[in-house]
Amino acid sequence: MFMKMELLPAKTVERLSEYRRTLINCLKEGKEFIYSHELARLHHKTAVQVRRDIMLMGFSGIQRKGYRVKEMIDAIGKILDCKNGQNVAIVGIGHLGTAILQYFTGKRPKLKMTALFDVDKNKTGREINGIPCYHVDEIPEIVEDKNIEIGIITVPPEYAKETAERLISAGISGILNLTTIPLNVPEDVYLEEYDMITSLEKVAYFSRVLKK
Amino acid sequence: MFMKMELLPAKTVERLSEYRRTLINCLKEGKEFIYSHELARLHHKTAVQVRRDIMLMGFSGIQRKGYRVKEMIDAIGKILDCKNGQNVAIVGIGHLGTAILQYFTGKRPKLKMTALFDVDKNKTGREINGIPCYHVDEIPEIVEDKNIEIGIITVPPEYAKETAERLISAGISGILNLTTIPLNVPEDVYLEEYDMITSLEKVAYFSRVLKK
DNA sequence: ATCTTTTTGTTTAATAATTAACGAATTAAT
DNA sequence: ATTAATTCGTTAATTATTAAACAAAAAGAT
Repeated sequence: MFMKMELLPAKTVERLSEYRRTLINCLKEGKEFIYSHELARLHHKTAVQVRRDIMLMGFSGIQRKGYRVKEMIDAIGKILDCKNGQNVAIVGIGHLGTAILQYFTGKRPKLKMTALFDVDKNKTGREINGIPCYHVDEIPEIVEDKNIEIGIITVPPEYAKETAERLISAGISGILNLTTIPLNVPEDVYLEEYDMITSLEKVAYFSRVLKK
Repeated sequence: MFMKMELLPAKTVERLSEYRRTLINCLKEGKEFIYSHELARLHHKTAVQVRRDIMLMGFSGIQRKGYRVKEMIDAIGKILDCKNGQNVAIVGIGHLGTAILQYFTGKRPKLKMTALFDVDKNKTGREINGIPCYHVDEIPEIVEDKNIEIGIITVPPEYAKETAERLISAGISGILNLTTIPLNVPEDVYLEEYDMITSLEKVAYFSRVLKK
């Protein structure tokens, strides 16, 4: 048996994730089929792009009827989700870390929030939102023992670098860096960075410059 | 006198914002000059791209010496910052809103955090981190009176749509939407959306698929 | 002084991403 | 039945973004 498993473009992966969330909402509302142009409209995209993304992941719709919502959710799951799940940890349980934690609970069963890390004695040694919180010094053991693959860094900027180093030497394979400090990681670690200040400055720039 | 003021590519604007943050750190460390390849390295970019971005904003370095850090910070400021500043509001002072608020204080003088909005009576009617917090029902008056141009939406997803509508009808010109719900805005409002779950799913996908 | 090295600034080429174009299929209407 | 209208799937064209290439300038070495 032959399994096609090419690498999808990063942009397509992002959009599939976004589509899925919308599709889950559609399903809740009892919608059985959805057209490419409907999905496009909901995401400020073109219908062609939606169809192309769907094509790239190897899924098919029905001419004149659109895509079966339930099946498409499963198809996206086949792409984005790891069969046996992937374990996730958050380092830095301040407001941002807590926001993600809350955001997260119960949403993505294949991404298992497995451990939290902080330095604050009031947070460590207990569960927060049902997830055990450890001291950052325990990163090596816990990451290895619990087979944590993905780390989210939400520590204060001055600790970003050493946090990344700890996660990396503990054997993490992906990092989402939400601090303002760009990180360096070895080739075999996938790094995604996002900075809200940059987004905000972009909004400031374009909202100012684009208006006539 | 002739002022060149073309629209920069979105990607360049993002990078300029990122460069500036790094440059500010360099300045603090007493660094007077920086080479394009140094800046590139710090941001996982190529030196060519850095030079190109700098060129696009009309700034120049010194051959063999690099770019004068202080001047470049100012040059980026001329592009990204509005001379008289732009007023910003956050709607939804939960963990995410609070994280942004903290993140923000004292960092960008040209983006003035002017008002916060929430529905919780414990938060409204007082200052949080030195910024007055109002009930969301007051959005129309406050946005207009205080000339707020940019709104950050960090409310629970089910309120995202109506929050956006309120901000828009109050005359906002840019929105940063950090909820999971994609929004629709009229043409004259600039919209930027970011979803952490999508970032995380991207990390999950690529960290899994790229490893050999 | 001349040569070598380094680094900027800019043009040209390559790559990636998006959009357009259009055939094939399906449904509904006449 | 035939026709008209949609909508998918895919290839081709376009546009945007990134990288390569290289001349010019400056500094340092010989």
